[in-house]
Amino acid sequence: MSKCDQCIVKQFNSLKFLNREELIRISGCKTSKYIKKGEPIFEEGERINGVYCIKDGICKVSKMSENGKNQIVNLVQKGDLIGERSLISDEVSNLSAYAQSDMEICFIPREEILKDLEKNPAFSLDVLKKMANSLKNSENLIVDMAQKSVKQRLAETLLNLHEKFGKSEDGTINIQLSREDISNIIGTATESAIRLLSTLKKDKIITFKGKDIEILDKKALERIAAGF
Amino acid sequence: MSKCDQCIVKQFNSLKFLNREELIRISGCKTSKYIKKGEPIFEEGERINGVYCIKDGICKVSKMSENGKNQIVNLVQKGDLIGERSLISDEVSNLSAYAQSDMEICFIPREEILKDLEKNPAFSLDVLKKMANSLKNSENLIVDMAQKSVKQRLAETLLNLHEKFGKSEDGTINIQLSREDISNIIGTATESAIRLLSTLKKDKIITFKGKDIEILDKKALERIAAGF
DNA sequence: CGGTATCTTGATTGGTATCAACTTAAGTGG
DNA sequence: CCACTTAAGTTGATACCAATCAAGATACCG
Repeated sequence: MSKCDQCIVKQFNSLKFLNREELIRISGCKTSKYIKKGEPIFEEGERINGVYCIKDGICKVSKMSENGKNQIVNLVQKGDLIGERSLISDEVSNLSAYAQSDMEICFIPREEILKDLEKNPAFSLDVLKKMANSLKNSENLIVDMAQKSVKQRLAETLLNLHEKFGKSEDGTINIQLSREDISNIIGTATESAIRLLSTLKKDKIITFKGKDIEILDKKALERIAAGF
Repeated sequence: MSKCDQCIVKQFNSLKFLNREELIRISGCKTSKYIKKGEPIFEEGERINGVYCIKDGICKVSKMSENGKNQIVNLVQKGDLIGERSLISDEVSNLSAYAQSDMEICFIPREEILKDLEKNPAFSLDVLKKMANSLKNSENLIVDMAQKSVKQRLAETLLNLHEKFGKSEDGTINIQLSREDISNIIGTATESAIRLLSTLKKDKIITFKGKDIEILDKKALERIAAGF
């Protein structure tokens, strides 16, 4: 089993503020898991009892609305931690996490993280900073959801995905999402998202390669996202 | 000037985790302010350089969307802290705060709070918990905004306001909000909110006393909020 | 008492959801 | 490898919800 203190992935999250000794302790009690595409890491209402550090792959973090529709609130990737929120509030998870690609993750039990939160101020301050940043993003998303049209949100989502996941050699956005996934991000019916995607394609603002999407005219998308 | 260590208000927020010595230090550098209804405490893009502790009154925390519409993301009252997020991320504020009633607030400068965040783990852990809770609320709000109809959101908002601010002697919800404010909470046009309120009144689910709203049939509101 | 902000209702338009039919792609097992 | 099954994607038609525009009513304030 690999050692946390040698793990490159931790450079991208708060764990980098732990010292060598703390990392070795965590190494001793962490467990590694491989999750297949589509499978859950955890689900709403589940008690997580720790945090997951994503070593490889992408996962979608979502929540079921009372209407029975799924809303994706975040997409997380290599280096990110998930499950911190529930751990800190000591509550069951209010969110679900499903593997969007095959994944490799490490599970670190609750007590170990709490120990470090209490004793290592640099670590807990960084966790706090990350949380503050998540909060800012969420607040922005609330405003977008409440005030922007589906078309604006789609344009913005495409830009965000491009920003976050980059593009692969063929120029397409480097994440595999179904039309339904995209709808669940922008919070709309699948058919609506499909229809808007096809008009964007007609206007040569985007194009499809297989099911992947390539952005042809970024400026145009930005204009649409801002409301023409 | 009043002393923080004797202030009752701090019982409701993270400041209660500071010890007597820390509170006396903060007392020495805090400043008290009175804000009139409608006036800003701070605005989007402003550098806040500290946190505000609300001693009395209610304030609305809002954000302007690119469409030029205002979205209220939170209503905070006596005992709450505002401005923590920007302080922790060391960024200008992404939100504005306007007094919804006459207010009395205390301003505590950035450096003092940071000192305590670094040295008092109980304090910083509680700040972290509060932030985690805000994040959960925001995530829930995203889902509601994305998936629920305006009618559902209105019903839910009325229930939330009733829950949070209670009712005054005449039975009405104990917060003064204009129709426009309500619209800015649920993210809709003012006329739409007005229309829906009037149908709720016709159905004897709510009633108006002046501009204040009284909930007559809570169960019915809950059914509407859940989608009939 | 006029003037202004807020509230209310009506008519119209447009954006999205929904329902239904069909096409294409992706397995799966004989 | 083909026939079958199922999932995913696409397009059209329709209905409904909510935004917008317009006009009037009511409350508020100097």
